[in-house]
Amino acid sequence: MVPAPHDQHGDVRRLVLDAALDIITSTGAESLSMREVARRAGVSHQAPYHYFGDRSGIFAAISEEGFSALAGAFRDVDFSNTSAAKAGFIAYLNFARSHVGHFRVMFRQDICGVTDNEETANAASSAFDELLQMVARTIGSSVDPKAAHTFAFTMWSQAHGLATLVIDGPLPQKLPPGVSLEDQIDEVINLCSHMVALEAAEMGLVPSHS
Amino acid sequence: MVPAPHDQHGDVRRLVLDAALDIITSTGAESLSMREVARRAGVSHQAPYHYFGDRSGIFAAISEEGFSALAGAFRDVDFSNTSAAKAGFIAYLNFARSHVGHFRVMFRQDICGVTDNEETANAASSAFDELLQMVARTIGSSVDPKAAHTFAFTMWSQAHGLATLVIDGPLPQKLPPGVSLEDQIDEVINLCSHMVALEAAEMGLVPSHS
DNA sequence: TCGTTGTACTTGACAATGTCAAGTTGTACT
DNA sequence: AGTACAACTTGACATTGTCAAGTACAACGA
Repeated sequence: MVPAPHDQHGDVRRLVLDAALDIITSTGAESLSMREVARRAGVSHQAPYHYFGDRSGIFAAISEEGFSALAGAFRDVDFSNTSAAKAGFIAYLNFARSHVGHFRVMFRQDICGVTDNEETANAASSAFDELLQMVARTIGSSVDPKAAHTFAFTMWSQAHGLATLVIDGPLPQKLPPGVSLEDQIDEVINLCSHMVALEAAEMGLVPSHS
Repeated sequence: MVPAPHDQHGDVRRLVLDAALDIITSTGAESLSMREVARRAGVSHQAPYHYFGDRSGIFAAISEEGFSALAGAFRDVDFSNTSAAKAGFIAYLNFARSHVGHFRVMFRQDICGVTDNEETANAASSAFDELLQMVARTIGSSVDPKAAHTFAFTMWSQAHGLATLVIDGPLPQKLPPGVSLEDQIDEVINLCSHMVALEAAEMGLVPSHS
């Protein structure tokens, strides 16, 4: 007997995506199996294929969702109590830690190239645009685009490296005695922000706050 | 010492490892299959199991090799023509780009936790020790260990983020018009090094060069 | 009212994969 | 000669990704 197509919840696509994110968050992208996803979502092993085409389709959808959420996180950054740079670093790390499933997939071109899927590419682009705007807030918009790009890549590298090392890397195991992970993260972010501020000051730019 | 079995090449372990690295470098860790590895190495589909126990055993071995090579790369850094910080950044990026297969595996605790395998953990520790020594060269050894750790994590984040974004991330697709990837990388490394130098100077420390 | 079209799934089948179990072959040491 | 062990091999099995072909229902035009 085939169950009603428009079931009580209805949104199978969402169920599948959430099941996939659950698996990726807890055991990594490597161990995501289409059939396990389907099982958790309570549908047949082929239902996910209907929505996502194949395995990489699921990753592409997650990646798109991730970049959209990241763009949103950048947009919602509150600059009132701290420097733009520090607020940005905190936002990036918060995003990564609260979206581990997405984060693990977004930067893995082996399982879903950003270029493969047009919607994913667009989401990634708008996230990058928000990044550039945030950089403009830090070093001003009068700098030439090349320098702005270099600054953006640099700050992105700092934030991305920290997030990666915290989530999947050995950083939490290498803490100095008596220092908690949260404190260590705070200190790294402070140091990064301070460096950025020093650099901006040397360039003769006025940072947006202290 | 160990005489070749009925195989003229002899070192099957090495063959298997190289085949695995080939696959990971070209198509990513996701797509590594034990049977494909065995096929490329010209052995039965069970031979790799004899040496590595299971799939994650191969990843653990690659990770160990990677961390050892990274420690070696740190040790061999030539500080004579540039600041310690810049030399370190360049070494890290060179390592990542010339050991893509290793690099893709080393920081993926979902496929091989650093803590799982003792030898891998040791290799990772000695790489981290070399990092700390390099930091000492940049900011001096008189700073207290907590601050040194923070500095190390910060520089590691910068280098690691850049390497990740270059190898697997969307950075190469987001270059400003008229700028090559190599130039962009150079500029980011210069900016990072300069920031570190500024910070060290502000802390009242003398950087080891210019 | 009937047939068509489309969506949202389903069941079934197949080759490939990870891994356990059980050989087989050569070498080393007693 | 006999035992032990390393270095593989062949065989088998459940699970996986994915293709192919159904099934059920809803919306639409004639």
